[in-house]
Amino acid sequence: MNPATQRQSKRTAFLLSQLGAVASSRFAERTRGIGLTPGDAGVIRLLGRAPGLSQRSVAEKLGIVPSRVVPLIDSLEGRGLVDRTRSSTDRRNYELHLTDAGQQVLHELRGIAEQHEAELLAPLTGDQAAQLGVLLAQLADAHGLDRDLHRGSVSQSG
Amino acid sequence: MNPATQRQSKRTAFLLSQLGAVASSRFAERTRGIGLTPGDAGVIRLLGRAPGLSQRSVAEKLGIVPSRVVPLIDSLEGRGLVDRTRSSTDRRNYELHLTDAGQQVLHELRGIAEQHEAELLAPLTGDQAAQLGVLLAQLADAHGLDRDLHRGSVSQSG
DNA sequence: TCAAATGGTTCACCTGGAGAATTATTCTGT
DNA sequence: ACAGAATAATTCTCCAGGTGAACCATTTGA
Repeated sequence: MNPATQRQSKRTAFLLSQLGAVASSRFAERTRGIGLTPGDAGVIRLLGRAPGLSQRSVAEKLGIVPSRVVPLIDSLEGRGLVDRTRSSTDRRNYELHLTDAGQQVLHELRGIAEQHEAELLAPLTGDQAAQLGVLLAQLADAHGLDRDLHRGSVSQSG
Repeated sequence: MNPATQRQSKRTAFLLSQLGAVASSRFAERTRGIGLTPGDAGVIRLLGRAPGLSQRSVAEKLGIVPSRVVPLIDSLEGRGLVDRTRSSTDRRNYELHLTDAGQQVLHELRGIAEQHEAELLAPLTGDQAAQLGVLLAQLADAHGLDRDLHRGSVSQSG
């Protein structure tokens, strides 16, 4: 390994940190454009895929603490995006659903995610982007990430 | 582009966000082991490469606000890692240097960064890691990152 | 020499996040 | 059937990291 290669390899982990932060903050910027924090976006995407979850489950799937979920849902409910109804079979917990407005926002969110992806990967050729996708998926898998949304994804954009 | 490929490509940006966060938090864990916050580590690495900087310059290079630098240096100085001396030519600003103890910590930090890199990239073959390095460097470059330590690097581990 | 600019500091403030304690409800073992 | 354990949601207090405005000391420049 020549010096240049070695130096570069020493920085790959930092590049990953920095690019990850850039990706997160740019995504946050976009969601802010439609009035959502990254946390809001995470909840909406989750409820889109798994309607009827309880707040407890949301906390678990998003890797946050239940007490954090309360104000998050409060705010979403207040804006008419999420519906909180007591479960009829277990009156301790809620069943959370997107309202029609929430579905609409989810739709916008999908568009935003696509633009985000396109902008971020624009500097790469199609082949390179595909390569990168494979490598990152491999890393994510090996490091136990990515089945479901999980730990940290709220503050990381999704 | 078949559906599977498309789906994957839609998630590359999120993978990047998530892996970046994992990388940052694992690095933070390691530095915590030697009593440093990520911010501390960023300052020490910076002063190792550019001794004599003023607090203003540190703020600028690290992409943080000057008022944040004050308690950061306070703490480092309090632990005897950084030396704060008034410039003799301009008594408004300080010249910041690592003490001997600070140099020692910088050395430990380098070891930590190597372990971090190794752990993070362990799931990849040497070729793959090299590929990844190239792709990330290309992205970082295109997105205006990485000349010097800059914006966000403090809170991101480097 | 006086006004503007610059470096550092303090302060009040905001956000995201954690954890303990509390209330309401449901489940379980005897 | 019912006391006690477990569970869902909530409230509260607390912390870390980060921002911007105001302020003081010093230097620069018209």
